[in-house]
Amino acid sequence: MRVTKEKAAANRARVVKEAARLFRDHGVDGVGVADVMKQAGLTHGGFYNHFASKETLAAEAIALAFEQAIARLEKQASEKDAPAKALAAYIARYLGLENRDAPGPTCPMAALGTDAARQGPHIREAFSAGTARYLEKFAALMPGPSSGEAEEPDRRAAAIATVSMLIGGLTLARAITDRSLSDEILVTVAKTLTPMIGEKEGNAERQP
Amino acid sequence: MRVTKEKAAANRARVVKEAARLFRDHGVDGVGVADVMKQAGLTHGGFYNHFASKETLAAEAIALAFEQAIARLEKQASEKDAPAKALAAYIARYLGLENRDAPGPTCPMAALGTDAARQGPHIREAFSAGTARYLEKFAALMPGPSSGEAEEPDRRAAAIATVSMLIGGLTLARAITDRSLSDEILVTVAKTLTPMIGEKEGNAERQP
DNA sequence: TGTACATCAGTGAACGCGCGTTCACTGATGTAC
DNA sequence: TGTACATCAGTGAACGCGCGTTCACTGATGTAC
Repeated sequence: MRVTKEKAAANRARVVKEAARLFRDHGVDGVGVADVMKQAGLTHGGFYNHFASKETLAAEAIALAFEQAIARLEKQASEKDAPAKALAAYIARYLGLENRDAPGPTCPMAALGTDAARQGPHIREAFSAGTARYLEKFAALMPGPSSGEAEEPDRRAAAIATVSMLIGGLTLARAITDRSLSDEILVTVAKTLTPMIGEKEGNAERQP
Repeated sequence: MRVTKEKAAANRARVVKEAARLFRDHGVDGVGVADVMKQAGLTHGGFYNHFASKETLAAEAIALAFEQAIARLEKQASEKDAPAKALAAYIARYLGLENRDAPGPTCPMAALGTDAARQGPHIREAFSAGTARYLEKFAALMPGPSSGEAEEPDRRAAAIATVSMLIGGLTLARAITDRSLSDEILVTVAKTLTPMIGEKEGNAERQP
């Protein structure tokens, strides 16, 4: 059953895409090669025509997941006029119930964070590179001090802090069975983050 | 080879303790029943004399890990005079290199966060209950507004935000292979958190 | 352009290994008298 | 207190299953003429 070159390439791409979703949903170790192939409408035997190993697939899938996440950031930035609004919309979605309850299409850092640290080198490299790119993009959207052009390092620090809180909050909210505590975490993190990404003047408007 | 009741109980406790460490180091799925038993100086065959399944052991181990984490919080609180100093010391250690490089004895939320969401009900319950207790303890150490006695909900919100950022930052720092980025994340999160846990007045001293 | 043959994407069975769990057995402990 | 026996923590082999990987095979595609 040989298949058109284009068809084969499309099949391969579909495998990576399904893997990116499945791995985020169930973890890399929670999904078998056969599962991925089946989800892509193929049988598992042909897997090694396309990939050297499960790990190299996972590395590609993770890279794709980061691309998707970065694309989502960019999309928000292009839709809203002010960067602060773009980030606020992004964060609201990031910490939304839909996102919490279906990790598949969401942030790879929150979905695979603690696994990634224990996987093989290819996976870790993909995760690292993706995280670095994501943080850069996030920092670029971060509003600097009112002056407009603004200090680079401040934006970067704020991006790292914000992203860390997002990841930690979403991870906790997903792990917890107590629904009301889970909701509380999402809401609280969102509320804490809003002033942090506002067009910040020299002050932080804490008082009434 | 029957063994003294006390000896048997001690063996069991040792198994849970080693499991708590190993699971945090390598993930629940990354450690076998035989590994745990071996680490406790036993052979795997006797495992089911003590536990109904691997999952029930994992649930106990996670509960123990949370107890340890909460005990660490309390220890810091009792050593330092001011709660702000206690938290600062705790956070510095939490985000320290030693903590990053050896997850075994550290925070179960950062070590098992994304796994926990995919495990069985016993594990998830243990994780949930532990998180709830940890957050409460953390909130109790959180300095309220200057007035002294202070609003409960504010402390709790601050605790949730702080813990989220700690978990997210440590998770990222561990997953990343680029050492300098990893270090940067730890330092940046620590630096961002310091003012948040300071004895906060109505303002946030952002300006020089 | 048409034909003959080599290529190779995809199939499904099979292999080998690891791991959770079970089981028959051992022999020291705990208990009944 | 001493003795006989039942209990049961611990041992190591074995089972069964899942999963990553391999392999012989198929038949449509791509290519050489």
